[in-house]
Amino acid sequence: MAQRKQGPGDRISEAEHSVMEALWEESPLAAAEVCERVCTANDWSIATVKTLLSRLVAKGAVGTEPDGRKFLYRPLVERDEYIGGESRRLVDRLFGGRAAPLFAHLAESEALTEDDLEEIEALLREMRK
Amino acid sequence: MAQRKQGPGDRISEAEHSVMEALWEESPLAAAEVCERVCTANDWSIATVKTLLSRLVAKGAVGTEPDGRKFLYRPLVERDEYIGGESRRLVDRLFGGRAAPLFAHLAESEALTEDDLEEIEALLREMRK
DNA sequence: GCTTAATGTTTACAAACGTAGTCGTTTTAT
DNA sequence: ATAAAACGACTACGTTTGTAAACATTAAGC
Repeated sequence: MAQRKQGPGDRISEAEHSVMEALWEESPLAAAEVCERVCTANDWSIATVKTLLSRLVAKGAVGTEPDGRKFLYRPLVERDEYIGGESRRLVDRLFGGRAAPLFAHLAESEALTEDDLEEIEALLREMRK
Repeated sequence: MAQRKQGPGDRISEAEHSVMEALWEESPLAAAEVCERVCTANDWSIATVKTLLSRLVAKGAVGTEPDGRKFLYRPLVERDEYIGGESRRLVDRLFGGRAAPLFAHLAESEALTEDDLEEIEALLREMRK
């Protein structure tokens, strides 16, 4: 019965991602605690959170540790790893793997604030050092 | 009855996106011509392409014009519009709408080539002008 | 002790997706 | 003229996702 290790093939869905964010913010958490942080925002019931947590565990993205008769859930993949993968996927899919066109597009579509620009300039200077 | 106009709710799926890329590259195209450009790369049959085209038409992302007994397909949404939306979605979902953290992340994860850096610097200078 | 509240597990079910086959019709080649 | 090829429409079917209810077990309050 091949215990499912999470490969890159096991994508985290959008709803699941909301749960992950809660766990990245603070963990470990019980299902009810996760619900406290995401249910109202997403208009979900506790049942939904339980399903999402189960699926995340099945995908190997979340681990559990028993705590009395309940479980505490904690992320097994790091947020950085996740957003890195997602970002790369997008850049690959839409911009042929080149980040510059993405940047150009964000710039052009006003998606960059003055703060963003300054921050990016600072990053560039930093990298040039 | 209710002819489905494409709202932002009608997302283009990943497989559908491949078809869109072909049409953005050149259009209008017949189904067979689309297949010529995407079938081998994705290991699809012509039937798959036909389904994807139908769904895209249903979503209002692609329009048709009759050409003899067949149809010619042409994109109704522009590539810029699409990639802009997708980019914004990602930035919103993963970086709270701020582009700088995305940039930082790409930089940190080696996803930026020297060419990218130079191009981005050039863009910044351009914007500063 | 017995009822109730909390929890994980199982089951449900519609919509979206990936992938493709079948059917009916029309065009084209022989 | 007839058979084969091409084409869109319809149907199919397993998987993933979103969303949740039902169920079984157990802890806790009365």
